[in-house]
Amino acid sequence: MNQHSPLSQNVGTASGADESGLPKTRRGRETRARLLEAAAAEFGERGYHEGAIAEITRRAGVAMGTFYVYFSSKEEIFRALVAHMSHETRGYIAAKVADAPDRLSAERAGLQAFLEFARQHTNLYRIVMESQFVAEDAYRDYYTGFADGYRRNLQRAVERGEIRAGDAEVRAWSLIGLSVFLGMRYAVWEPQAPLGPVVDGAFDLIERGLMPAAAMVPSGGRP
Amino acid sequence: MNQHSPLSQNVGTASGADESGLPKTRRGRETRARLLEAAAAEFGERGYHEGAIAEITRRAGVAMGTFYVYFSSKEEIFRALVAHMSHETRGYIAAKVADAPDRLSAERAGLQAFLEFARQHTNLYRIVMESQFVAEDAYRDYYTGFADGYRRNLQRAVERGEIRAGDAEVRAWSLIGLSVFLGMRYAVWEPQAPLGPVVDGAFDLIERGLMPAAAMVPSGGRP
Amino acid sequence: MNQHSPLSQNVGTASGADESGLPKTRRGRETRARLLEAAAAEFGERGYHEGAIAEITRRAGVAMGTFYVYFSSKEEIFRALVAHMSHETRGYIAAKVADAPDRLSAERAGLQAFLEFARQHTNLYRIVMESQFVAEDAYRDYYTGFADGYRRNLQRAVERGEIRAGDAEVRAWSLIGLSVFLGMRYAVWEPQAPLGPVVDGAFDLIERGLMPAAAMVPSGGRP
Amino acid sequence: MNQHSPLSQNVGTASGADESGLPKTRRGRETRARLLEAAAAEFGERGYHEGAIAEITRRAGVAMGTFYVYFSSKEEIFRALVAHMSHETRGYIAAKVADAPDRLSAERAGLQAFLEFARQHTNLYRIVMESQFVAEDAYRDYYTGFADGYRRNLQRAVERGEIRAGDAEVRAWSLIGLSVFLGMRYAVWEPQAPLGPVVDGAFDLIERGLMPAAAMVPSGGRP
DNA sequence: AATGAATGAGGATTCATTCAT
DNA sequence: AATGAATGAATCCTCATTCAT
Repeated sequence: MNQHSPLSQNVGTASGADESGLPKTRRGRETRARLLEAAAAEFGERGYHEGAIAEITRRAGVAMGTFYVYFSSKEEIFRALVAHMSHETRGYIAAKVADAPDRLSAERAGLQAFLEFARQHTNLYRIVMESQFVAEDAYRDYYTGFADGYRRNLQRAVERGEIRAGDAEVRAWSLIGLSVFLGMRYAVWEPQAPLGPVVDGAFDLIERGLMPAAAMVPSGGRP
Repeated sequence: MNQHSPLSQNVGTASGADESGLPKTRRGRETRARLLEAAAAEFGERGYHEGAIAEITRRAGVAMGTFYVYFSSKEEIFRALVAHMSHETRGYIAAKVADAPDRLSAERAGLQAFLEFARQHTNLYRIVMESQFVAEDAYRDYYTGFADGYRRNLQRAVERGEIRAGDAEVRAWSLIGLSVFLGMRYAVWEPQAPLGPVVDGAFDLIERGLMPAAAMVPSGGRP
Repeated sequence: MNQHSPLSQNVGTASGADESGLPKTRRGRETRARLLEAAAAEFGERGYHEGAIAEITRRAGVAMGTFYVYFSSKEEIFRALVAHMSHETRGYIAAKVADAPDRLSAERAGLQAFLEFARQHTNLYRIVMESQFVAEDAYRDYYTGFADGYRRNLQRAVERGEIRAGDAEVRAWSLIGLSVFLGMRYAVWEPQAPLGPVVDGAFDLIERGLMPAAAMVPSGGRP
Repeated sequence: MNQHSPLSQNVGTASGADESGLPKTRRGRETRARLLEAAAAEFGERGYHEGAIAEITRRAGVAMGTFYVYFSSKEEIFRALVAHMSHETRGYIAAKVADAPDRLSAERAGLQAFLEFARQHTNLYRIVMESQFVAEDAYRDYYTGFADGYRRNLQRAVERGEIRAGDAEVRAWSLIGLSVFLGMRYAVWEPQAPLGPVVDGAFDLIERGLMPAAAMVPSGGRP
């Protein structure tokens, strides 16, 4: 993973070590973190079904049984991972967008940040996508969390006059979908190509839409 | 599935009764079609990994061994399904968009058609999405096919002055992603809510973007 | 097992082969019977928990997976075994008792038959006993089935004046317990010692009780 | 357990804190007792195989490792429990039978005491029964101990003319089996029903047997 | 073309026990 | 005396695929 939010933080429902889900000792916390890290690599590379617990523990350098001290099942660690990643991704983007002067700048910065992040965390992309078929509720939570925040930001921007009025919820999901597919196409499938043109092209679409200027009525809206 | 393009047609790389891929007899063709239909239901409801061949044959009313007369593996029938669905979806949308007067009208009609179709074929949505983790090349082919056609249409529209100039490839993937996520959110997850507002909201975004009219410079316009 | 009621009869709820639980073909029925026979040996010798499915299939000469064509779990075959054995035991005893002229003769013959049977089917004894801790309802059914029949016989005997009046239910359970423990002690634990004296001693107790004749009032009952 | 003979007493082959088998300190003795009590509950409710050390320590409020300070294995604590219970049961019955004027009264009182005790210690019943499959020697010892005492009492009673002559060993095992099954049926399975009729019915059988008075020959009596 | 019994590799999970602190 | 993290052998069960009719 990375350094922003260490895996030693608690995410998901661990078992074994203690009722609250958190290991009691430092050693325990470290082992749990190593397992999550190993699971991210394993599931990212092999996928959920091909991924094996035995391989996760091997990567983490612990015995098979140790896995079940911290997670009650393969699915549980997978869920913990998705929740963790949601936290990660949102944190990363939020930080990058923090000092954008207005919504449109934020859109651009956010899109760029997302694509960068996706490129650096290919495993994350795969795991989140696959969660749809492994733990659908975790997947929904992941994107619903995003969409809710996004929607609020768009609403506020409308109120401030930074963007045109419009259905914030639909816009949020539209822009998330747009970003995810660009991430898939240009960050995951073609990780070498420059992202600049992609961000430019997509931002142009987001900012101005497809309609030619000639067709535009200065006051907005059709006559 | 549905009535538009019966599964008894050959799609994908089916093997079995005959070299060309299609069973010779009517009976054979019907059995194959029943298996595909059963597989669509099974994979749509249970997913690829949870879905079982035994259950597919049970649904189709044939013995287990019969499956392998028509398909050489679980993956093969899944691929056949994805290919079939690609064909279906594109056909449906193409028909709905056929007589749109210009690109923007086509965008609106296409989005609407896609969401309608998704709502009526929830299984299809799931199967296509999951193909990403089962037969990645089929998944890529599916969306690349879409994107290529889309890109050409957008390019032509630019040439005709129906839409603003811009990166057609990036736009195509952006708009596909946007549609897919709206389909997931409003057709699959919430199949009851009215689609009208969703189409309106999304089309407004596609047509005009987020930028307020006040801020608009008559792009490349009069001096 | 033995020849009285072949294991190819259906007992318990098989899965796999068909919804009713019965294999469709002769070959299937034979395999299922071989598995039950192997399970009786394995569980009888090693006990339920030590007994291994792999060993059962090895004894039966089939592959591991074949087990699950006929039984859905280790517990299920165990239950099937208990049910089968109930049938077996009752059949054996019923046959031996069939032509006893009256209830007391039947008691003697039944006790003798039970002890003989227990000695020849040590595995059965263990399996039935252990079912108490593996499938308690199967165990209860086993003995409740016995007790119900026994009770009816005792009642009828009272009506006919063959035995003294008394609580048939309590007597049935008392006599079953008496027999089971004698079986354990003299058939299972000490399989070589002659059974004659045991039957004599126990029957004397059953027939006449402990009370000395001197204390007896001719008409029965205490004054 | 109960208050008659606290588990903090040493019974069985406990090891741990000290060579003699008993912890030296008061704290140690208390912990050991808590573990035994927890084990009785756990094994009684879940059975030996389903019962888990982790759950025993949880119930006892100590850490897993602490278990092995007092007992060297799961089986050992189980054996300790069986031994303890043997002591308990015999003590209870002996006390209740102590002032019976003759053997037949003692039989009645003993049966009654046993059923009462079984009803109050359902866990005990289960644990003793299951020991057959966990620690067969402990089980044999348990019942052989009973049977030996019982046999001696019966022999003495015969000598005193309190009961008819007869094979004391066979009678002892018969009466134990009778009691155990009545305990199972009327104390464990149906703990609400009144015990009076059960005791009456069984004692009537024990005292006088099944044979009608009419059929009685003044056994060896006057010519 | 169809059947259904048989296969067996593969993997998740359990839990008594050990050990370093 | 007590802790709780770590161990890893042991096994049930699944299910896509094959094969003999």
